[in-house]
Amino acid sequence: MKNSKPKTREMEEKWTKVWEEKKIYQPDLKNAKNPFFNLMMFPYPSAEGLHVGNVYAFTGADVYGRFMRMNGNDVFEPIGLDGFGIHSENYALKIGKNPADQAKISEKNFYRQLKMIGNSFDWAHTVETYDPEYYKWTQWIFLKLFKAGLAEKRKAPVNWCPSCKTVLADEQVIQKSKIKNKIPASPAGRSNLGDEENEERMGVCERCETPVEIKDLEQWFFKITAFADRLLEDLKKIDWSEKVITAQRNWIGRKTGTMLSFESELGSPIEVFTTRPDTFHGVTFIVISPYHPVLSSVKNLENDVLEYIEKAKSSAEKAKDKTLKDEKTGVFSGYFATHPLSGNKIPVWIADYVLMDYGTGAVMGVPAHDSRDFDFAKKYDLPIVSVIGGGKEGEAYEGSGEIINSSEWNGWESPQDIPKIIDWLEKKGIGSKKVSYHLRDWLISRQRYWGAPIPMIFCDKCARLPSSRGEASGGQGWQAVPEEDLPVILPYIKNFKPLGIHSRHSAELSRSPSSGQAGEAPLSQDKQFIEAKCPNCGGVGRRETDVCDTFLDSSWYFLRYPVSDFKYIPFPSKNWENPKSQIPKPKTDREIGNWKLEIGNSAQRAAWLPVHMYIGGAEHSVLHLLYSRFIAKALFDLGFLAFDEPFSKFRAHGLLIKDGGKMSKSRGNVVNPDQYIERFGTDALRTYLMFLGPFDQGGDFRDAGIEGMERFLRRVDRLINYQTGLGSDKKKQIPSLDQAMNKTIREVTDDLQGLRYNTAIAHIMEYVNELIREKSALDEEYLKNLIFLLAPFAPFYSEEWFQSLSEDKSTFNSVHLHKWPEYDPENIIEDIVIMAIQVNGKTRDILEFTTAESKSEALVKERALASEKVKRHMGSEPKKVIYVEGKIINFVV
RNA sequence: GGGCAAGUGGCGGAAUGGUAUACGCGGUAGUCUCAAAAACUACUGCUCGCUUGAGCGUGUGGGUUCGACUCCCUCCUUGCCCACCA
Repeated sequence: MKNSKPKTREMEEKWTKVWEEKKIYQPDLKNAKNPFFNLMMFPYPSAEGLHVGNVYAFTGADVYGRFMRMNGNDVFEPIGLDGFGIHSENYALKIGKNPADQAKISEKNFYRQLKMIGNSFDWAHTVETYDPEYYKWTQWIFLKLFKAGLAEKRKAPVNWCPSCKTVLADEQVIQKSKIKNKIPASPAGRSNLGDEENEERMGVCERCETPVEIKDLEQWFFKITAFADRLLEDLKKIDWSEKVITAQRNWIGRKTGTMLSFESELGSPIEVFTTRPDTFHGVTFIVISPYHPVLSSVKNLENDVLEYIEKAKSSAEKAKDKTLKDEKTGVFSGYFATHPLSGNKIPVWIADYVLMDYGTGAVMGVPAHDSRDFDFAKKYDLPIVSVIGGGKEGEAYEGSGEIINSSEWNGWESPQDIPKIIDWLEKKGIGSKKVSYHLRDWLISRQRYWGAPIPMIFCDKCARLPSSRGEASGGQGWQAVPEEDLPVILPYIKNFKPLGIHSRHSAELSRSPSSGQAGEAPLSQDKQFIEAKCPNCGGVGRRETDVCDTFLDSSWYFLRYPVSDFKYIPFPSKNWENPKSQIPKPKTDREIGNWKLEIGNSAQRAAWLPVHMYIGGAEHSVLHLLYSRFIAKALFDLGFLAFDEPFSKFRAHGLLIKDGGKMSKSRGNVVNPDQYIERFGTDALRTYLMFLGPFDQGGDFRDAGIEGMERFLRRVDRLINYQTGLGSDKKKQIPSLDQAMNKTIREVTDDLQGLRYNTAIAHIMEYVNELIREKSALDEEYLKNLIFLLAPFAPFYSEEWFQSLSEDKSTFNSVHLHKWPEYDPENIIEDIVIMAIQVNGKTRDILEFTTAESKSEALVKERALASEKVKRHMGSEPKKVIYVEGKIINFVV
């Protein structure tokens, strides 16, 4: 047999070219009748090229898109690159190239690979987040949010990565377990106690795994918390994978609790938030965070207290200090608070297990009913008062029970009576109901180079003007760049390395609204960039040098796809070294307004949004998907979008692993799709990826498996070639194949709707086996429908086969624009029914009946009881007979 | 510690109250061939048995049911996400 591999690639290239010429994957965005926006998460272009995990995700999304297209939809399936951001920048740093130069190389390589994977991408509508024509709108969104009061710069304790030299959003800090002195687990697994004791957790940077530090820095925030309730509530109106909905709900973390106030010697009352007001009488101490604001106003703290606060504020130090581990540490402040109910003096402690950015930064210590407070009380010998009955000695009891030791509340039940207790507290004016969230504001500024510059100008003169919004500092110092000046071009600079933290006092460029520490972005070295006229007073201003978080880039890219043909700088002519000379400024406000007009108000364009189907990884459950929802809601409120949920339907795919383990560079088991495409062909790779497991659960990539798939496609190829060689006069219909065909169409159609690709392929294989079993010439319909069912998975082969069966070779009609096959329900009904004969629920025989026979219980019973195999197990007459038509008959003896 | 998945042959996995192991991989034997590859055919959960056949079998232990991989409860294990969230 001839070597068919190069031929496969040849065929793939041939059809790629034809499809491109005939524009079969380019819907008419203005006049489409049934718009269907089939979106997949665009990749960040890493230098290594496309990962087979990307191919897995994209193929799964494309199969759905192709299925929808064949079902009469005008499917729009765009792709682009999420090229801005730390990931690309770090790689550029590593190899000593400017990220802008590297971006051009990666872009070329990625688009080359993305063109090979057989997806029905519309190549006329790509976006790249680092394209000035793209980030112009990223900046525009920033401005719109700023003007709406949804963006502000403020000082806050933030996560600082000393290696990447930038701040990180909370979501970008991952908790890493570090096992030290690891004791190998015994086969029985009894030594897990030992492992736990040696475990240490710390927050590390998601990119470089360096332990993060907490710093007080000036940063830009988006007020996503203002949308917390809507982000939670609107989860009800979208059709998303349940686990992603759950993840978002947990991340928003809405909790109803009680706010309680304790008078204290520290100068001001201490407010605490609790979900357990029923344990109020059990409070024996108060703990506040080292960051608690009350501490800055207290003058005479002892030295050891000040020392503790200092130490606790450096979490990097904690990570280094092995003795600290998970054990709670704290220090007595030297001051007391008063319990509002008993009037008792209770000590105020300072401890780093209390988080400043959740609740109020202070908690009431109830050691009897909270394990953390219990640990703390044990260590520092604080009193423990039990107020809920039912607990055990020696541990905190967090369960339900009768309330005790609580004067008027004695005899009430926890947790049922908590609402009653809240009422009681509210009436007495001691506490109030309060909703608290886990979600925090989105930190969007980064002290890095490779991102969209934040389009703001600081003006010293205007800073002295009173602010209408009443900000604490800065007055009207921050002025928005006028929209007609967008984009604020990211200049090409030689030294783009992160600079880290500097002290404003020593820097010559010091014009910051406040003194003290600040992260310094690489752009601060470019004096030309910084110089700017104040948009408000026309005086000397200074540009913001921080850039946007890359999650802002990706929070709106799907809005850009349908209008990316509005670019006025064609992609190949991009000139990074001197971009300003290439980009004409928009002439009027109307030109900028186009975007708004086209996305928000044009009926034609609006039809493409919100996105009909979005497929991507579950790892973006909280980051990207939550931010995108927030941006959509903000733009909706501002009147720019006609919808406030960006993705009507979202499905998460599973994780692709290799030989039982996660693919990673360190394991050296990352699969490069290029080699597999070269060796087996795109169709074999695609079909295998879709076959190796349930798409929503992922699966295990094995080389042996893809060989089997290549074999399958060759079997089909031989079948079709053999049949076309037979001539048309001998073709015939076979009743059993009619049935198989109709049944297969039904099963595959159902499976594709539910993204059950692995079983869809299994059904196609069964059908193929039946066709091959039949040696005679087959009716063309059997083959054509087989090709249609395979088309979403194996687009190249399918086109080849379909064209070879086509009578009219003069005009090209792509199989991918052909109507999806329909099945005849009448032709699915089997004329032979196989029934299991059971005795006491155990199958003892299997009998065949005609469909008519199987409907008669008496007849089935008679034949079943006549069976020798059944008789052997039936001591006596059956006490009971269960008959399920067409399935089983069960005799109970 | 919390949340969410999941645990089925030698392997990837089917089956969501009614024939457990579809489909594929791997394996064994055979056909073809000088030979190999490819292709094709048959067999392939375990144990006992010459066979007819019998028993066992979906992580563990219980429950519901005529009947449970499937539903309920207990425990164990693995993966993913989150985590000193008061």
